[in-house]
Amino acid sequence: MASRDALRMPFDRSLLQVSPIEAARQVLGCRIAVPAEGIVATITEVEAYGGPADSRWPDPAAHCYPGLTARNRAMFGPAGHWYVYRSYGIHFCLNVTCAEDGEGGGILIRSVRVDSGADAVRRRRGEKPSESGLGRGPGNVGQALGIDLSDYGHDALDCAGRLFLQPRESSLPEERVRSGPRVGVRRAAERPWRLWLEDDSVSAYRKHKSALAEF
DNA sequence: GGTAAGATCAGC
DNA sequence: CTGATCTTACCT
Repeated sequence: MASRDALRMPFDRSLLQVSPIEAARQVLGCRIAVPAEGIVATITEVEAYGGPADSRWPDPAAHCYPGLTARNRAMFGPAGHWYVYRSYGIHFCLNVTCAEDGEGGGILIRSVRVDSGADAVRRRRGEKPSESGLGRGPGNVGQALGIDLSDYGHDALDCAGRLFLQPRESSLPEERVRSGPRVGVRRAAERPWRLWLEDDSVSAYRKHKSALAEF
């Protein structure tokens, strides 16, 4: 009898060669596996980020907005790779790249539900967080999955990688999908490019201290 | 070369 | 509300 894993297909890269908001929908509800640590986590909250002013999806809030730089180069490469950045000098945040090769775009993984490997996650997160809080918030996702810059740019669809994206085993539960403004961004603050699964534990919405309306 | 803000979080 | 902590972007 074939195991579940043997039957599982790799994630189809073409699903991510689309606009950030469409790619965000493809990634929501999928799983991230870290096989060496026995960790499997379901993605419960994401945010879409676009590209420079002259791109198909101009996004003043995105790291891609200034154009290609050393930091954001992964997001200008092919879809389905990890883009990792250091946030506030402290946290490592995880994104999946999207759009066509040469275009800037990414999906920030804001929250995950830890399905297995909670013991491994707690070695980094400690005993304080509740079970539902283990992967709530982008900084905590990074710590839960042990993300750092050594993951930068790696193929997120490679099942032999340290961590990789798995396709959903069933279709996205549309009735549970919610959307709203992205958290903590100053520019394009009204754009509803944050998606999450209702009834799962996700991060709290926080308006940027001086959020600007889009114009 | 200096500096302020930032796709955050935990602890008062 | 604030401090932690450091990279990036932008100014002189």
